[in-house]
Amino acid sequence: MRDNDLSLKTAATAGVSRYGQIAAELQARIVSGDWPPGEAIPAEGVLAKEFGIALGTIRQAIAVLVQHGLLERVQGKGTFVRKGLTGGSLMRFFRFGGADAVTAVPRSEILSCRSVRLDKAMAERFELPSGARGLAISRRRWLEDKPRLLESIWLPLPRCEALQQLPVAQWGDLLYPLLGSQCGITVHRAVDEVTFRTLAADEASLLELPDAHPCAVVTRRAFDLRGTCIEYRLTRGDAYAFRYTADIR
Amino acid sequence: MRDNDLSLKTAATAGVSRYGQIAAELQARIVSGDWPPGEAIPAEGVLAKEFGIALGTIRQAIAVLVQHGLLERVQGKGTFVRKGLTGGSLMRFFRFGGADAVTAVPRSEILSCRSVRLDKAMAERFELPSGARGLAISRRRWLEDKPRLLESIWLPLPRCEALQQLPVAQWGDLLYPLLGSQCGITVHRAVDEVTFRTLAADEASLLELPDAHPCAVVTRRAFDLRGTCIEYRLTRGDAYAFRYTADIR
DNA sequence: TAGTGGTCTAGACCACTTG
DNA sequence: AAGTGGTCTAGACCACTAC
Repeated sequence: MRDNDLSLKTAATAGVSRYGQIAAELQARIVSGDWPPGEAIPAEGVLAKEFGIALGTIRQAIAVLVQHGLLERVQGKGTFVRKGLTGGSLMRFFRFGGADAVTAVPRSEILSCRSVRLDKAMAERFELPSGARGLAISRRRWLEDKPRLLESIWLPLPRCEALQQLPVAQWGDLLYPLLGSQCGITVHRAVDEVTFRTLAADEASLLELPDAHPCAVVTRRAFDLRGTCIEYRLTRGDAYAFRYTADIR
Repeated sequence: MRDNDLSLKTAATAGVSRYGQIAAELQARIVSGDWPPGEAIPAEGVLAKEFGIALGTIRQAIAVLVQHGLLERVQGKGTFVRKGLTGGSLMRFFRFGGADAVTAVPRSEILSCRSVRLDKAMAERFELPSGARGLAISRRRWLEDKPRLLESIWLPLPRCEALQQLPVAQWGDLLYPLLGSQCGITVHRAVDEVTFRTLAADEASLLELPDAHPCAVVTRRAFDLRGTCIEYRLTRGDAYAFRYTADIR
């Protein structure tokens, strides 16, 4: 009942079901920032009353967003908007040194950071008009005093302007928290693609590896809460340190 | 009500909740073969009556097993026990030739198949006593008249005896359907681990690649419905044909 | 038309967390 | 003790699939 105004093409689970519509409405509030990451959303009973539906239905709507990784439920405490990815998750692909190295955050050394004109494919990825500008960042990452990874990062430029103002010395080692604090962007999902090739001469010297050494290449596209691509990243590392586990079904 | 005898340590979601217990009971029936793969299980209403619970509760129990990949629901038709993996899923890691090659099943050439004494680690994997025997299979897989993959496969031996009787000419190209029809084993889950190294001389010649060519190694452990490991497989292929996509959150 | 799963209601009580 | 999510009930009606 109650003709709640649910005008949404948020591309959530919006079937025609009531809980699907409400899930989309909740998602809209999260994306808009009404309910910021880390905060609790109103209790089930409150929401049920607001939407004029039964408890079971609002629970179903919430379950959808939990499934999508947007919400997190904690018994006795409440339902919380999930914080974005920390970015350290890239280390899942590599095993350098000892077991402690798995959780360690590699030190970041910014090699360069400049505004560039994006090529056609990159602009399309970022849903920007052809010829738009972006931020091109080159970064080297260290673990235990050894250079381990080489990263080329592209960011869409109107959105990430704030980064240009901030001295690279204040960037810290992780990009995603920076995107959150400086640009108000929450990285909610990332798609990684792994391939294999050999290192070019300049890459090899930066990683202190022999020329033409085999390397694993991880191509990452990261997305914000709305599902818009907000990062394109190319990471290169020693192929012999690569190790990845996939669970099928 | 109804002290249904739910004696189960099936390690399902068995919390103490009613639906958790029932989920475990349903799982037991699937594992035991009461409800074979591909078949429909009784309707919600029937099960609800049998267990003496409400419809919503049996639905919750079924949802658990759907989540675990054991059941599949189809509106208007029923709830079905999922068939096992087809095995072709290994090709997800490689892209040989054209786009059609993604779905194609590579031809299998059995290089050798013999009974061996399993080493300690392998016996433990299969939950067999130390010194137990197993089947060691060496296989080469072809795509479009080119050798593409090299596989070393170990199977636990009392369980897979039937394979020894069957002439390799009748094996066909896929192992998992064979395990199903010959040994009554359903492969329900697999864990793959990827690393990189270079090819040994004998491997390189079998794959018609230069000696010491870079290769991707996929180590697979496959599990049956009970969660017991029933295959250990080592697959080697050209590293330059490797490509894998991971979706984070 | 009959049977299936999908959605939804309006309650109840329990388990956990916090002040 | 108050507030939260977790479990469970006993119904209702709808949408899809078969025959």
